[in-house]
Amino acid sequence: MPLPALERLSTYIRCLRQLEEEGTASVSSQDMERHTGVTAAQFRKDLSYFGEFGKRGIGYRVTELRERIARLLNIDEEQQVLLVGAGHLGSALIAYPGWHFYRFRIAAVFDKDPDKIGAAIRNHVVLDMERLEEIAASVGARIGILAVPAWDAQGVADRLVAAGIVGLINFAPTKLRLPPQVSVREVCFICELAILSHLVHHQPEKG
Amino acid sequence: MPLPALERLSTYIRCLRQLEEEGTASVSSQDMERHTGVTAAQFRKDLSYFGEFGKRGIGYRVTELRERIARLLNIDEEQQVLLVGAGHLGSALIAYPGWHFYRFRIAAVFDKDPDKIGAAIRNHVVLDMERLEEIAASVGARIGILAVPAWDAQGVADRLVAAGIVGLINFAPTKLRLPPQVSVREVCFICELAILSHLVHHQPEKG
DNA sequence: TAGATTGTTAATCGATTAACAATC
DNA sequence: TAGATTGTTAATCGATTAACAATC
Repeated sequence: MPLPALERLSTYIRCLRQLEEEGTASVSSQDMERHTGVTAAQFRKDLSYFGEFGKRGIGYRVTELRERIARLLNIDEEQQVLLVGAGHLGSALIAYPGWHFYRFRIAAVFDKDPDKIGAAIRNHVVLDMERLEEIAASVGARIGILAVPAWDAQGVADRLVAAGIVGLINFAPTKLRLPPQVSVREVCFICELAILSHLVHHQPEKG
Repeated sequence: MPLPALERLSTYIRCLRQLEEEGTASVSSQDMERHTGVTAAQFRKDLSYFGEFGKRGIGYRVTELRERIARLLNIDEEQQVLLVGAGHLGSALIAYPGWHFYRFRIAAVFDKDPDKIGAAIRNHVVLDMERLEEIAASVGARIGILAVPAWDAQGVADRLVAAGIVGLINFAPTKLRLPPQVSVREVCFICELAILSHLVHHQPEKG
């Protein structure tokens, strides 16, 4: 299964959720193309890597498809996530409204700054980094989020992996060196801005 | 030029900056492979879409390469950016430490919430959305950042485009419908988490 | 049945990798 | 000159698109 196909599943699920809210019961791949911008053929091909989801001549049941894609992504049951870093980014992540829909739950928030430890951010009390291993073990989290400065990222990542984390979202602008069985997804906002900068600068009209 | 090649330029520039700080004057494509994980052949091929950057038998001058890539990305001169949305995410973006290195500058921050308008976030005073067109025109910004809720995103995007914005970073979980000459880059943190969830769930060991 | 739409196969397209001539 | 390393060409690989048989 191609990684781009997996990456598009999130797009589909977001769209299906919206259709559900609007009360739409059924969609065709053509409809999905209109809603997501992904071509009908691409949509059907993407799904085909995972099984059969529709009925020929009819289309797809919105709710069923949403549920089955959720199961594929393993977001059909609540999943514990560790968040390291309680700075501005960490705080914004805690306030993010989408956790619930995707069935993720912040199991614990860590920081090493004594000024932050013990403070409450929304419904989370910031814990001392020292307790990372202990808490990771007790909640059995497999996914962690790195919202720490670049110079701290590798050290924290190593500790998370040692504590049983096998998937990491890395917001720090640094390349992590981790065992190959650990999956890492980089989120680099400023990189996106730089790419955009090139694209708008080299646009046909207006130079 | 393939889009993936462009996307990797940010990785290279980040690496080159680090090498510069360490005082390294020269790198080979092999060195870059070690530092970034992108293969030497890929690195050379990526650069080849834009010109010649090194010396055969020698390698690349770190500073020169960094500067030339910065010019390719159009981040060699200060660039004004409009930020719409002064919530948690907007605040975290304002606090982001990487703006300066990439020569981006937040020209103005907007929100429509009367409780936020007039408040200071770091060195920015939040402006009324009503003034968006006026300010956009006066600073001549071409890039905007959408840090507003999904239900507001399309409307704000339309206004930004009407005000001369041709590149958008969209943090809202919604597909924007915009004229084709407008470049949009989606940043979807929770999508990354969902992808990661699938990857760790379907890993060889531990299931 | 006729019309619609899927799932899948084959064709196309594009990106990556490998190899090597150019050259420092 | 010999060794190193680029820039580029050709070969491979993988993803997307198009077409269509299956089937609701």
